[in-house]
Amino acid sequence: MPAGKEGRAVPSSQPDADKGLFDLKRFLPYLLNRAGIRLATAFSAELSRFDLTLPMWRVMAVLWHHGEQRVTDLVIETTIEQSTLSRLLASMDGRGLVARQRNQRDARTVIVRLTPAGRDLTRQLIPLALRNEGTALQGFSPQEIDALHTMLFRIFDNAAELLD
Amino acid sequence: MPAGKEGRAVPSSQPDADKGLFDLKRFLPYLLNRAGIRLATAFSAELSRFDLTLPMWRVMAVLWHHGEQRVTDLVIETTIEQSTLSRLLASMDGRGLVARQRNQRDARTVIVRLTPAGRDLTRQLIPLALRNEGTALQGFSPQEIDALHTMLFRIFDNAAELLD
DNA sequence: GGCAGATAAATGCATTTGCATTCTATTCGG
DNA sequence: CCGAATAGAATGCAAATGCATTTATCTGCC
Repeated sequence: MPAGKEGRAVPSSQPDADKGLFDLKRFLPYLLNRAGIRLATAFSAELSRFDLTLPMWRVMAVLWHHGEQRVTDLVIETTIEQSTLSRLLASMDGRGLVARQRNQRDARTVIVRLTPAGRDLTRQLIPLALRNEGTALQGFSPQEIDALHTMLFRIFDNAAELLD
Repeated sequence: MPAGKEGRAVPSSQPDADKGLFDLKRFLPYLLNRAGIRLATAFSAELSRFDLTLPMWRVMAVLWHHGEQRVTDLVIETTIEQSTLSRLLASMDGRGLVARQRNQRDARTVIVRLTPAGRDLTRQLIPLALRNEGTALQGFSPQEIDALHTMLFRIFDNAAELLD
């Protein structure tokens, strides 16, 4: 390779025509992913001061909101894979954040709920979570926020048909 | 499930007052995350037929769009952690999808680019990616899509200040 | 020039993840 | 009712991940 070519910003091998097929800056999965990861990373850092991980917080937030749930319900609500969640719940149980209990009515299922300690911790975390969200939404009008919520719901619903 | 926990009577759940503090259904990080994960999961399934993972596709998409990049630039563009990306690039290099080359101007850095084979594969994948996006955005007007893009950019920018 | 400090990428290692499978319990068809 | 099929959760295991550190290079200052 000739000297002086290395490190140039744009390679000659990429015709402009190619690029036109696909504009990353207008590609929804990309925009969604990077916004989501950035928010997640920032909040993870805050959670680490409580010795918590983001998936733990997600479980706690869902249990706070919905009350006790079966593991399968939590899989759906948290978007965490089933085996991952099973182990996460075992560790959260070990730390006294949640309690697991076989369901009397259907002993295949396990009911998960926040312990009082878990609830207290969640109560502490909620203001931090809302502050994070507030920063992310700086400069948004209430109408914009509503519209955004609605669109994210629609995307979630639309994307359901992409699964199997 | 550890033995001895079944049937324990745990007083149930959630005073209504608690719930009011925090409405998950209007919590941006939650809505963002679940929409993103669902789209990602769906596209991962398509990619598996090409023996590719989603992070590989992200790298390919960024290189397609931006042309050759340093590893550090790819970290930023793909939101993939540096050590993870370093290993991912090694594996993509081994499979002939990308080429890595020490930068002549600054030998600390490594320039990454799509190989011709990587470019061909990317060209094949783009229509699939756009079809996925199209499904997710079914029923959206062009104005809504524009507004969504803009808001996701703003969130990404706003969230930057959360990362000290 | 030479060294202290900074920057880029790679690597060691423990943890997390996810697919495939297993184990237990329930439901359904005869 | 009984056995096969199904459903829910846990687990084995290999792969992916991320933090902390290392290795290599560069930059600025004297």
